[in-house]
Amino acid sequence: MEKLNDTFLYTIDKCFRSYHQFAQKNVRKAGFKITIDQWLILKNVSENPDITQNDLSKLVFKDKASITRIIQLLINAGYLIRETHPGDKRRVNLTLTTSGEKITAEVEKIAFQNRAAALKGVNLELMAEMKIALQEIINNCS
Amino acid sequence: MEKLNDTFLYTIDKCFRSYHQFAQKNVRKAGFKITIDQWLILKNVSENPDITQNDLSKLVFKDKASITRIIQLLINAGYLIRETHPGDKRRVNLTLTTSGEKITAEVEKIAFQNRAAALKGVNLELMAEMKIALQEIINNCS
DNA sequence: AAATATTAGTTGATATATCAATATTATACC
DNA sequence: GGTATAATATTGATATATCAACTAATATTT
Repeated sequence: MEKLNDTFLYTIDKCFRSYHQFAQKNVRKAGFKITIDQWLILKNVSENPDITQNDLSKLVFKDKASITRIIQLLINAGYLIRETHPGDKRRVNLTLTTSGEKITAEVEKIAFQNRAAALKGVNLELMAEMKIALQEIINNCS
Repeated sequence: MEKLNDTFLYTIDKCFRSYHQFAQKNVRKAGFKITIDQWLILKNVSENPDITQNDLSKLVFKDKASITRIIQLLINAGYLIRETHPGDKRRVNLTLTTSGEKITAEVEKIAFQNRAAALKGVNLELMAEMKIALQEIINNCS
């Protein structure tokens, strides 16, 4: 029987965890008290100002319950404002505060460096092919 | 500025989550009340009977605190036995119970099907190249 | 318009992730 | 042999993941 840690999906798992830890460590080392997951939400809200929590959850591939909780922490930290949508009272309007915008931009720089460091030496063409293959796997799982 | 969900590492994240959810769903649908993470521990213990929790944590790339807690749940469920190692009282000896061995083997079949379904249509050579590239990323992050 | 279905978001329960601090035992050094 | 150091595992605190059940609001149907 094939050993578990020889499998391809095991390597993906490991790669993802490995990068996540690396990225989180660098953000912390730079003095920011924010998690990668929290930053990811801020970043996506700033990229898509009218987004709902539901769509946000699809975008980052997390459960909507997780989104609710991460957003609550971001509000507590003063990075995000939540208001009910005027046109649809079920929805919420999410807006970055000034300090939210500030930290988003600052951590963005670190995120950029993290990605560059993580992908150093990996062939660009291969990366493009890999993206397609990964997308195929995602489709297979949906 | 590059949109976040265009990045390669974002796709890896998504692929991993997507597969994990898919795999967990199939295990549950088959009637097993065990999580993928718990099964992963059982499987690795059965593959490496003398392993320590520390090495286990490196193998599955999780924190040793997580390992302690997952193992506690597996003991509660009657799948695993934990004893102190006779030669080194700091260490623990982990042994699968009969029902632990049974569920490990049964879920293994589903895991095998899951992997096959997830990787359907993905070129084998590309997969080999990808494994090398992913390993490179892992190294970059270490 | 009333009944029904759908959608957006929250909450409870449980599992996992991570860091930091701790207890216990083993090993290295002197 | 005793002391400092290292290794193994646990625990506390907090963040995240997921399902299921729920509330409230909107959309659809009849």
